[in-house]
Order: sequence, then structure tokens, then C-alpha cells
Amino acid sequence: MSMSDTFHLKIAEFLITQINNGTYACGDRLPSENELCAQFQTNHHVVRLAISRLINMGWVATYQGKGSFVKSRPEAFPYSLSAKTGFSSNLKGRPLAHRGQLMQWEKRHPMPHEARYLDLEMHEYVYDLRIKRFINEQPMSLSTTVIRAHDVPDLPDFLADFQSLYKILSEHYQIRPIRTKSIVQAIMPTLKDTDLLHLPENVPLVKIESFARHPSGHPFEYNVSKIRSDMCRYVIDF
Amino acid sequence: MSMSDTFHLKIAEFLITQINNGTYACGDRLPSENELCAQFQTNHHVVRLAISRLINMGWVATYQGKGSFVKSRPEAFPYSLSAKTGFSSNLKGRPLAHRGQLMQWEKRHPMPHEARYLDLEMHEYVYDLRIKRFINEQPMSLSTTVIRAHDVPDLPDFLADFQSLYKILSEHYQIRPIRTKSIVQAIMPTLKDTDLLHLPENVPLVKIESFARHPSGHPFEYNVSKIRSDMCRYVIDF
DNA sequence: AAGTGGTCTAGACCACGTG
DNA sequence: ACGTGGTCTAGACCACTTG
Repeated sequence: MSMSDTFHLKIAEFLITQINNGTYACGDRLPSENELCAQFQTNHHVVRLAISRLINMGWVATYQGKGSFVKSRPEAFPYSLSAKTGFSSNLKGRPLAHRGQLMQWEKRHPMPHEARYLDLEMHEYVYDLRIKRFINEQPMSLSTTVIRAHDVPDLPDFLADFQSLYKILSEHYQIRPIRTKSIVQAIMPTLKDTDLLHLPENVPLVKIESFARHPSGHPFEYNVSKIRSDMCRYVIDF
Repeated sequence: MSMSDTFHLKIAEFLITQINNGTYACGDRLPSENELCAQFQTNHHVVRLAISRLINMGWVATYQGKGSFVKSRPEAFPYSLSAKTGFSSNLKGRPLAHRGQLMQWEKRHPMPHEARYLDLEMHEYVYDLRIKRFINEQPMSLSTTVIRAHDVPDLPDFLADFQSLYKILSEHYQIRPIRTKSIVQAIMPTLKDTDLLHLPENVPLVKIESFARHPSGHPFEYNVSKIRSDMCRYVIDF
């Protein structure tokens, strides 16, 4: 190994080692920035660089006025996905309060890439649903679902008491979409994501683009989800 | 929207907007830090905070002595995965130079979590293979594969001219493992990851833990891969 | 030599919570 | 009031490339 030449990275590595050692356990407070400055004979700025690495790597969270605390890794909630299921249906029977909230929706023309996948002309219509999902009332993911409008006539009638899109599709349209593929990426949150998910730190998110087809065969749904993977396990079943 | 109160984030947002505008196209150089300092009437440090956000979000890459350049997003290479395939087999027939390199291997006792999944006692043995994968000679992923030793007797004999684990399994043992589930996370690279993948920046990685069983039914393989998702598309087929 | 990004020092001031 | 983290200023010095 040939790295870790800068001071702030050495400090970060040292602290990570101590956390792994057990010198600091989950929930413990790290020494204050001033104490670390004294300990390493350096200044605010360098110490903060080290700590921001710990934050980015998910080891600690900081709270203004309080300190930096070793994150408890809550043996992440499973958040399952497979060819035949949406999000909500997977957590049934688990002792986790799962909730999907419809933030907004609109009927609109498809974007070019949506039209391409959904096999639509640009003048046709799609429904665009923005859903925020919570586990134990903690915001966990943001998703955008785009479906062909003529597959779900009168959809707005069923959005009033929204619980789950797959529930609506199943109960009112007898449609159970079939996921064909997903594309996975790791991304940093935009400011809007940070805001909506109440991300206190600089956590990378899992972005999953999913494509699903109608049981009768034609393309049906295009979905983009951004998920906090530090707080939940995103499980894919084959 | 209610965010973006700090100066460096405003600068970052401004630059991102300009990139989206087309003011700066892929490959273009951004104004130098000094120029940005002048433009925004601020100093080195704040400008660098803004730029590090652009780096983290994957918009730009910086080169010492040269400048900051808008990243060309190379319409990422597809890197496919499904129940029945490993990595290598998916890229056949594509005009991409894909290569897997066996970095090291060892025969050892399983770790507790490995023993649990692989249904082994702690005194039994596993093979541990560390593989680095390249696309067009650019390092793309690091993976650790752990398999039960008694399923693959004399495995070391076949490691000399390593090309693909699934090829060895198929040709010498007539085994085609079946992936049962994967767990996806977004993580920041460790220093070692940064080093091995030659990551010039602070890019989040996709971490995928996969579990596969032997065709006869018993657990067979446990794999952890860390993948650059800024340079490739990780596609999951259902 | 001059310009670029990269690291570090030193200090001011603010926002937040009570060690 | 004091200590905590958060932001910003100002400047030094280094490493790298040739704008």
C-alpha cells in the first residue's frame, strides 16, 4: 500500500482505526475538534478535513454544538426488490413501519428517453408520480415513476389515499408489472435530495433505474429511485 | 426548495448550472481557481470547497498544474449481472476489452459470516480470490470471492493463466453457480480502493454482496464487489 | 518563470446546545 | 458564558505543467 501521504488522511485513518479497535464504540463522542487540534498539533481546518472524511465514509455524524459521534450502524433494514415486486410489498410481515408518501403527480408528455423505452409517441401521455418512502418515519428513498397513461385510465381517482402504487395497479387494474432490468449507480445527493431526505451529512446514495413491462408484454413503467444505503439494505432477489 | 445557504454551495450550483447550460462542455476547462476567486470575490479555500463538490458529484476532474475539466460521461459501459452469469461472460460479443486479473488468492478458514452463509464449520476451508476487473485497460472493479474448498479440489492448478473464475468452474468442474440474491450499497472508497482503482477523485462506489448456490442446491459462493459506477453501468437482469 | 491545483497554518466570526 | 461544530478570510509553501 502506497497512500495516505497527507496529514488529514493520516488523522482520518488513525480515527477509523480507533473506531475499529473499539476505542470509540457506536454512539460515543469523538474528541472535540479543539482536542484533536491539540492532539495532532495542527489546526481546525486539517482536523475538519479528517472528520469530513469520516463523515463521507459513514463512520461518524456531527451535530453542531454537540460533537462528532460514531454512527450506530443499525443493521440496515432490508429493502427488497425482485422481478415481481415493488417496494412496499416486500416489507409486509416485518416489524418495520414502512410508508410511501405521494409527494406530487402530474399527467404530461413523456421525455424523449421515456418515450423511447415506453414505446410512446411524444404527443401521448404518461403519469409521473413522485414518491418518498419512509422506514420508521425516517425518509429512506425518493422515486419517480413514469407509466403510460392509457394503461391506467382514471388513475387520479385512486391517488387520494395513496399507500402503494402496486396496490392501486393490482386492485383497480389487475396489473402486476414485471421488472425486466435495473441499472445501479452510486451517486452523491443533489442539494434537493439532501433536503428531501433530511440527510445530515454527505452520504452517497444508490440510484436505481428500473424498467418493467405489462404482463401482456409491452413496456409499462420506468422508475428512478434514490436510496439511502447507509440506513437500509437494498436486497435484490433473483 | 430551501437550501444552498452557504457560499461555496452557491458557487458549486452556479458552475453546475453552467455545465448543464452548455457554457462548459465535456472536456472544457473551467476557469482557474484564481479566476473563480476573482469572479466570486472570495478566496482559494471557498472556491476549492465548491470544486470538491463538483468532483464528488462527478461533474469535473482536476489535474494539478493543468486545471479542472468537465468530465466526459462516456455513456458508461454496460456491466451486466443476472442469476446465471458472472461478470466476464456478459461482455462477450461486445467491442469492449474486458479483462479480469487475479491479484492474489489464498486457502484459508472461513470468517464467521462466511461460514454462516456457506454452511461450513470454522475448521473447514475456503478459497479466497481477489480479482480486479478492467474495461479498456481501465480498472473498474475489485472483488473478493469466497468459495468452499471441497467443491473445487485442486483449484490452484487452474489459476496460473487466470481469465475468469466462471470459466474455470465451468470447464474444470462443470459447475455453473446460480446467484440467489445481492445486496447493494453506495460507499466511499477506502484509501486502498482509491489506490487500486486509480481513482483520481472522490468517487462513490457501488458495493454489491452476492450469494450464489451450487446447482445441486447448497451454498457455494460469497462475493463482494466494489464497482466504479461513474465509468460503467451495472445492469441487473431479472 | 509563471500559472495551475494541493496542503497546511492562523485566525475571525457565526450558530447551536449545555460536555 | 462557554464549548461545540460550521463558514469564511488571508496567506504561505509545495508539486506539477506549460493555458
